[in-house]
Amino acid sequence: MSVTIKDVAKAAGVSVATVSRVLNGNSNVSESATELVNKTIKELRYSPNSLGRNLRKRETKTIMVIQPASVHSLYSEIVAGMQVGAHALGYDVISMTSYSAIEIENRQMNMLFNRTVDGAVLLGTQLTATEINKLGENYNIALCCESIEGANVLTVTVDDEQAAYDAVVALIKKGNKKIALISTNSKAFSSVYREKGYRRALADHNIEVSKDYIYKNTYDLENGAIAAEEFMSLEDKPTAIFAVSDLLAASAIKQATKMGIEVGKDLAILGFDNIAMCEMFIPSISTVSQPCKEMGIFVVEKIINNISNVEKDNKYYKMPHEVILRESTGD
Amino acid sequence: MSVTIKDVAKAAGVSVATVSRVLNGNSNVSESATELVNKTIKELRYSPNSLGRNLRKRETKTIMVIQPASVHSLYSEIVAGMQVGAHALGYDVISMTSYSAIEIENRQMNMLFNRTVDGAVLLGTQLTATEINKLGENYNIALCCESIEGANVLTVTVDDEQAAYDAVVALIKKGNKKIALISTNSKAFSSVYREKGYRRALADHNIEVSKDYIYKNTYDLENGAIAAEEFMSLEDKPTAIFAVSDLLAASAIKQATKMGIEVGKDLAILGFDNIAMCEMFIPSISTVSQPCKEMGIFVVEKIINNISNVEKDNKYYKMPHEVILRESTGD
DNA sequence: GTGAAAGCGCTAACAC
DNA sequence: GTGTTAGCGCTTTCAC
Repeated sequence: MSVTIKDVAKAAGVSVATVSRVLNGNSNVSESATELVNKTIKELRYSPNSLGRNLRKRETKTIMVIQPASVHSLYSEIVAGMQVGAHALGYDVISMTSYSAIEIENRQMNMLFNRTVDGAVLLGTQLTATEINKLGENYNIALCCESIEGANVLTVTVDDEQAAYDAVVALIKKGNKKIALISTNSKAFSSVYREKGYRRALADHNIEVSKDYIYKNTYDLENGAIAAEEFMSLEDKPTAIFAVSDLLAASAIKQATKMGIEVGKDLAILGFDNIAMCEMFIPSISTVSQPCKEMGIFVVEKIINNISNVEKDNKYYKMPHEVILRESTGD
Repeated sequence: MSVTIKDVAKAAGVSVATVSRVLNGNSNVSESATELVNKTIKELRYSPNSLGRNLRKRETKTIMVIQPASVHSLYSEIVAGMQVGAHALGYDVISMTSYSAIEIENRQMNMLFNRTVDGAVLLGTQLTATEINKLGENYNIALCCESIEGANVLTVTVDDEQAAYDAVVALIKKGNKKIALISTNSKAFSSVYREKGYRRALADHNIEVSKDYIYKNTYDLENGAIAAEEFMSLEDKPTAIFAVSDLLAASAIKQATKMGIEVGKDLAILGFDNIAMCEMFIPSISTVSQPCKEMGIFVVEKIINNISNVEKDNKYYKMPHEVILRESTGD
């Protein structure tokens, strides 16, 4: 049913080796043979079976990326960057969503183990540092966006602590002294570091951290609203809120608006990630942007390098962030 | 370097056939042998090479899905549904984004031709009906979300015409008679059908279609704002706007708000797709929802059926839609 | 119940 | 410049 290299060879009256050679733009094949083979390939609508080829070459030229979520996230931009970087180097990118479920992630990681792909980039993972490190010994993996403490594999993120610091300083510079934080209890280090940055910014400006001004729960949307409600019900209301994600910020904005508070005037809210929605939202959301596309290109170039080289680059790279001020902080 | 079935066989003192048999939970293998092999597999941390297996079995148990976009879309929900349906049937789903670029889509379709995947689900494609039909002869493909006129392959969408009709009728029932339309010039049939539904709804209620009330351009965000600006600058302003996508609706809402118009009160706006942002937006956006998850599950079950059966089901299935009224229509 | 061996489609020595 | 052939890792028929 499916046409193979043998069929092409027979039809063209040459050996499979010759067909393979023209297929791979290889070495010396006479012009006439090349032409003939190409013509036959077209006629027979032949497409080389990549299973055979990959099996033989022991490589697939494919990188897998596992994202924990696919809605309202910055991941798609990173994947877009990865695709650009990968294509430029002759690689393909296939992406999958784990929904932060360990059993799904394991199933997907299996594509790495069974040699369906040459490498995996994890944009957030349920795996522990120990597991990651063990995998790193045998496979090419990289972390992007979300680091793991103790993981000794190629990692690319922004400097979350510094980025949060810069964001909070921006709020302080606008005259805010009462700045609340919406964070998470997640083990994800990005949120841990963002909280650290928040605390350092306050400390550096001699502002005491108030327990009332810190709300921590999950990344779930509603927590932004709950936090905003709590903050704005306080006797001593904050004048600004820093949320460790844009989604939490949006939810907080929505709740504050519902309570009759004019966000951007009575209350400044600043998020993190610069997801696509930020610009569109009413009011548009101030935030910290990560260079997603660049991160994607960078991590894929690095991992492809690791795939082809014996010595692995397991460094931790930090990419530059940017604080973007929009309507939600009155800009 | 990589451990193979041979290594396992040797270590366990059995033949590769036996290892293969326990691997596949196959036929008759003695309990003792099974145990021994499993133990060895664990010890050697063996993972079967899927290239070898797939080559031999001539199947990959993998479905590819190509989405035109990955940001702010309903596609991720469909892919999520596909994954659920696929996993239940022992298949994996890999997804890729074409960014509506034909050369990227072609590159991605190549994974179908070179047998990296067993089938492809296209959520919007740049291919023509002729091309689709030709492909359909040799490969398992399905269209989901976006139909193509004249395409004779498995297709799953909502009834766009009827859905738009229902949406516009909902606006009419709320007392609106001056209803504008934001649509696109795209060849995508969903938007063509949605416009048809709009026209039929007006006609059925003896409302004349006004040329001034129709704005058509691309799906690009800014067109929602441009349309809203034009509409609301008219002498005879519409009281409602139906947009063929939520993104256009959101952009229109943003512009109207900027013009001092209270959306939901002075002006009703209704979108299409029920993307995740709708609920979060201020005001929350009324829309037409597609049963994304169900569509994903359904299409993947159908295409897997096509893969395993000789006779292909190339029918066009229409899934039920739902009009969801929220704040942007004053609900 | 188990093993030997052919072969999936391809590439890359090796020989000429 | 071209062909022959081994073999990538696996499954499966066919013997036994």
